[in-house]
Amino acid sequence: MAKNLKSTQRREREREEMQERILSAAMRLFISEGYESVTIRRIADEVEYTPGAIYSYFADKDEIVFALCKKAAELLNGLFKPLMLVANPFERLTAIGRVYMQFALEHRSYYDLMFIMSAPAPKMVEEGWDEGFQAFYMLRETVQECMDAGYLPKTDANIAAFAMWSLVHGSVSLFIRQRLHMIPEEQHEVILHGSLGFMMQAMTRHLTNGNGAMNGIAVAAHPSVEAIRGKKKKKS
Amino acid sequence: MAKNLKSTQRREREREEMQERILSAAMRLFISEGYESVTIRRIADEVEYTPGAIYSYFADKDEIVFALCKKAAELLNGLFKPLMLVANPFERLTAIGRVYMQFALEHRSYYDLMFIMSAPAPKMVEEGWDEGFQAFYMLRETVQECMDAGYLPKTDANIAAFAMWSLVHGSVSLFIRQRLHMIPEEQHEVILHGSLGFMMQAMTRHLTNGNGAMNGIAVAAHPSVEAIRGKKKKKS
DNA sequence: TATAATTATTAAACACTGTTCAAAATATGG
DNA sequence: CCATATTTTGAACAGTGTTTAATAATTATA
Repeated sequence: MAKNLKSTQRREREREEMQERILSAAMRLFISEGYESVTIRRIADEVEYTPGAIYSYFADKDEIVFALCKKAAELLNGLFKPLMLVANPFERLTAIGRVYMQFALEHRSYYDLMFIMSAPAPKMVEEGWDEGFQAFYMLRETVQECMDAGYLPKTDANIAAFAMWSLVHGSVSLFIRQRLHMIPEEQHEVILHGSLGFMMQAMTRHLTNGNGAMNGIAVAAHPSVEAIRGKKKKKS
Repeated sequence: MAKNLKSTQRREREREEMQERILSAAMRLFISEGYESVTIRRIADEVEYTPGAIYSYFADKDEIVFALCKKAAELLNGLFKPLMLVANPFERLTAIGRVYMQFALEHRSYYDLMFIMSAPAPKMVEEGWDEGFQAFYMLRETVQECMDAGYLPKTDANIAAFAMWSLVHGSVSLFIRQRLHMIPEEQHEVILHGSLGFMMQAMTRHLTNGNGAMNGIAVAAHPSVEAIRGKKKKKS
């Protein structure tokens, strides 16, 4: 009954490798042919298995979709992490907004998966999913710092952060789901960035001098990310 | 060849009646059992026809879904129309925000259909869909009036209106698609309304006196809709 | 190494989808 | 009544996710 330890370890490792192969295949299909091509049978073809075999590695399709979701979240978090090194909280805030929107527009399918599609939602609720909201925590932290430093009026940072997230999410998801017919197509990108700029300006108008400049930082513009926190903190 | 005119008219009328019956059945299923229950076969059962017969009234399922979408839009537009009678543009603006959010939360499936689901999008693009965006036009018009009257700082009304729409759409769609796990459930409604209030306050801070009051109107609060435009315009 | 016990994989089915199409039923016009 | 349109059916097609008994492969034991 005690079984060979080495072989069980190896078998477990092989199981995980197989899970990885399945996920890679799913991801490959997702990237190259879109979500509707991510079917159990297509995945099975890709890994040269039978459809039924997939189910000894994943309970159901939603589990696979959720796993793809996690991979997408890793990508986004990877883009956000370096932003946290920006010393000035307001600069960081504008960078966060810019990077988030850029991510959504460059990886529309990922964004759809993470924040719009209904398929992975149940799994997100069942098992928690903190990784998926690291970005929000970074945003909230930055908003709080902006308030502390006087860049933003002092209110509930949670609500302010959520409002900002909502605005960017709202605009990009209306775009992704093709609900912008009342606006000429060539203006789409302009208006997406414009709406974020509008909010940044609205939030900071109490501090600006009318030229859209404050404390030497161009409000709602694209500041160069130069001031770095951490090791170089004392240098600057 | 000249055919009986009366009977062709009647036949056409009967066709439309049948289309209505199909849509009603689809709507009934949609309301009571959700979108996933709106299948051709279930609809056919409901109207006591064969699945194939549906296709002599609608080209494909998306055409039915889009038709449901239009019905939902009529409901929303019906809620918005009376708001346009509110004389004060800023009162009207806050009312629009409140009513829009209330609609989204009370009729989540309708909202999903109109602004989140991908199914009806292709048809929306093919044939135009002005009715679906009347609400936006009303919003934009109101924002413009607010700017003209000095309630809002003068900028591009199109962008400002889109920013406001994005914020509300973003928050309610994150809620509808269950992407708010990082916020305790009992705070959801509070934070949804809070984010809208935050933006209204941000947009009007340049005019307020710190008490959140301006020109006798409580900013970002829920003003009573009393001042009515139109016939009663000269009365007030 | 041969045999027993696990585990992995397959093949086939099930219950669904949306959709098409020839044939049958029905209604209309002469 | 008969020929012509039109409507409706029934059956099929090509998919979907998922389950399950049987088979193949692997591992553990004697």
